[in-house]
Amino acid sequence: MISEKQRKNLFQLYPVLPKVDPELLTQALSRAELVKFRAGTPIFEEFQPCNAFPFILSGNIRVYKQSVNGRELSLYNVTPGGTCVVTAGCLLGDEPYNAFGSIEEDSELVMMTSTDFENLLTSRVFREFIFSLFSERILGLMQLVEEIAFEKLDRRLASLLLRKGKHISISHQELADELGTVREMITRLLNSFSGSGIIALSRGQIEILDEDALRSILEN
Amino acid sequence: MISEKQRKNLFQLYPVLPKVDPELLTQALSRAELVKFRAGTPIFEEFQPCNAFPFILSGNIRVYKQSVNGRELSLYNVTPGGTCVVTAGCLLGDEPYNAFGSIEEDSELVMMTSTDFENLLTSRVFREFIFSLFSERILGLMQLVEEIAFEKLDRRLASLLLRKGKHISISHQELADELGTVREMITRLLNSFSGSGIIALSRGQIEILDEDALRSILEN
DNA sequence: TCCCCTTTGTAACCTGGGTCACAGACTTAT
DNA sequence: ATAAGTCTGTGACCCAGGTTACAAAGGGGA
Repeated sequence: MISEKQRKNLFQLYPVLPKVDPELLTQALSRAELVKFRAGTPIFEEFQPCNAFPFILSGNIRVYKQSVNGRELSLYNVTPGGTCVVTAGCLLGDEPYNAFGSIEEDSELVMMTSTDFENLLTSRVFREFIFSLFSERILGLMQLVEEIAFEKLDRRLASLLLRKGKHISISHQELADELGTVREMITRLLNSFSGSGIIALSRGQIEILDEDALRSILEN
Repeated sequence: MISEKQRKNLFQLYPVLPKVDPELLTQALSRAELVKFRAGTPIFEEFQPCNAFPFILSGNIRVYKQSVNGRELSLYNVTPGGTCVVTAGCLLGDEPYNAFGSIEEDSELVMMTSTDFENLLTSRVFREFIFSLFSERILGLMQLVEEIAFEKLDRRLASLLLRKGKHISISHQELADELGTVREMITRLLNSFSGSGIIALSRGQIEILDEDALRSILEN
């Protein structure tokens, strides 16, 4: 059961929810629970069966793959208002997870039981909402495949930095884990960028000095 | 308008169709057209808007990405009974294609207009059908990302050969295009496999002699 | 049969990026 | 202030896989 305040918050972030059949909704929410997680907490693993569906009130879930030698590669992030498409896919296909998920920033999730989630799907608006997220995710994953297969690391890194804004708090290892590479490569590339005056580096911090130069790396 | 025979064929391959609201269905099918394509025909391109949705009666559509230097990489194939998830994603998200599609084997498609497709989605069973295909595709793409990022080419090739059966009619270039690599790499790897007696090669043909050995490459 | 086109074989070479093995520099807890 | 842990910097090395540039088969049509 969640509080009235949390419910309001939820409705604001997921405006589709108040539009579903009120009976279904009341049922589903009555069994839902608010759970808080601290950054770094793993929340699901490959091959593990899914049994709950999260709505994100705050924070951020990172969904990623892991290689045998410990490298990681982000598939996508789930932010407030979004949903974890792997979870939905697993629930609908009744398959175990095929990726890892962990909390990136301290997060508050409303966990809904899988049966309640499936019940919600009988509502038209809710289904459409999930559909649009699926479409988005499929296009995103196709894009990711292309980047990994065809783009060189410097361009991928440049594009990642641009997406993260001018003021970035992150370690080299975390950048590596996002791109599926190793820390040393990131250090090297960042130093080469900083050598050309494109960025300024300090421990755990990256400052973008010349956004245009960074963008021009993308065009080769 | 499609013939009665085609309609029967369609219903057999897509048993969900006769279950949708008959009014919607009749409307949609009355405007649908059967189109035949010969192998090799391109049917959509990156950045092109979507305007029709295909059901596959026979044949096979290959959906792939292309790199600037002409390399290709298959994302997935659409077979009879399946649907082109990019197309659905593009229609629903109202975005242009972000991949290429071409006919791999001579095919017969029933093309439905995009508005009719969207109307069909108001039907519960049809939406669920599309949902399950979406889920499947998302999981498949996530798997693909992992393979490209973390697996070496010999394993990826071995796994591809195993998926294609004992008797394969295909050129080295086509295998390369499926895996996102170049012809020479495939030739090299195939020759090394054939050197160990795992496969037998002839022009346009690959015969798997030792399936177990091939499988053991997957485990390293 | 001859010609042309497609497919395959191969060798030399290059390069991006991963691996290893450190050494410093910063931070934070004690 | 010291110690311990976390980040960052770096150089040497290695290797998978892409590039280039041919040669030579095989096969099909005229």
